[in-house]
Amino acid sequence: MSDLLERLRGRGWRMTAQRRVVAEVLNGEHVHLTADEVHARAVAKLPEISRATVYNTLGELVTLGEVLEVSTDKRAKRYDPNAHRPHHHLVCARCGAIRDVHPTGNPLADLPDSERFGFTVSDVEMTYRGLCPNCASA
Amino acid sequence: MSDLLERLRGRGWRMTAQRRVVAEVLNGEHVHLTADEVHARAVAKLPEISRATVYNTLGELVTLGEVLEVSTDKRAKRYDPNAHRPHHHLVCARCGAIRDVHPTGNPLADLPDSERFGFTVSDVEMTYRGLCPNCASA
DNA sequence: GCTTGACTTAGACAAAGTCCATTGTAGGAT
DNA sequence: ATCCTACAATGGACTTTGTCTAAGTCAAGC
Ligand SMILES: [Mn+2]
Ligand SMILES: [Mn+2]
Ligand SMILES: [Zn+2]
Ligand SMILES: [Zn+2]
Repeated sequence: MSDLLERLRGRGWRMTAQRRVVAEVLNGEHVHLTADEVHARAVAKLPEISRATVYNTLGELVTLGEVLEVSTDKRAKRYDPNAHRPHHHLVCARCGAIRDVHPTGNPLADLPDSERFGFTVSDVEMTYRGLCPNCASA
Repeated sequence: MSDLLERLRGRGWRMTAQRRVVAEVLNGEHVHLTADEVHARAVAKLPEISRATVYNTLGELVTLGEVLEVSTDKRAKRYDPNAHRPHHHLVCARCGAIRDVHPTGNPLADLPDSERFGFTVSDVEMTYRGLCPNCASA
């Protein structure tokens, strides 16, 4: 996504082949890859790219707010390039498929003061779970 | 919690010292311990208990539905004995403190059909984030 | 084209969790 | 009370996920 690359250059990033490849891999809708998956796909395009660089680049992208870290399952973190439109996730309990969803309503308003324990609440993250069409029919 | 031990015995569990200790450790309100924390506290009561046994027992308790697995941070899973009253979590972004919360409203109803992608949606998990009173004042 | 500091690399290290062969024991049978 | 045995516990090897570092490389400004 040259959009992203443009923004990164604007932030003073050196444009290396490795960073370009990671940005390319993280492109599309409903993309939620683990670091290892990103690495595997990056290696397909640039065989000598190292695991450390993938982790570094992902970490930098997260710090810059260009990519989100998502932990829908309890295994590896997943990296989500859809950072500019707030959304939640719908996860298949069997196969792990993940879709971006946009529920209506304001869940922050649904947490009464008596349930806030004096916290300053700023954000809520929702994970819907169920079965995808494939897994439901099997 | 002899309640829990009673139920486990009813399910045909052998009552070993190790299982008793793990059940004891997982007792109280707003308890969300990692496996290692459970192990550390178990060792204090029964020095020879092994890590593998703690993991095994926690896994069995989760399978039986007596304990919930929670992943509020992106590190280790946490084990939650409050499995019999549905609830969500409020997490301090700085210190990691976790409270059980009970939002009003029905988040499942807030996911329109057009946002379900053909999934059979059965459950939703909400994680509120913010700062606890301590961390907010610091 | 140099230069230089930012970037990449391989591999060591660490944390969280799983697996397995062996040893131990809870609890029913005698 | 003792025996038996299927179930449970153990320690350690192994895997997965992620971090760190020292040494080498190269993007980009001059
Ligand atoms: Mn997403
Ligand atoms: Mn809880
Ligand atoms: Zn599925
Ligand atoms: Zn705090």
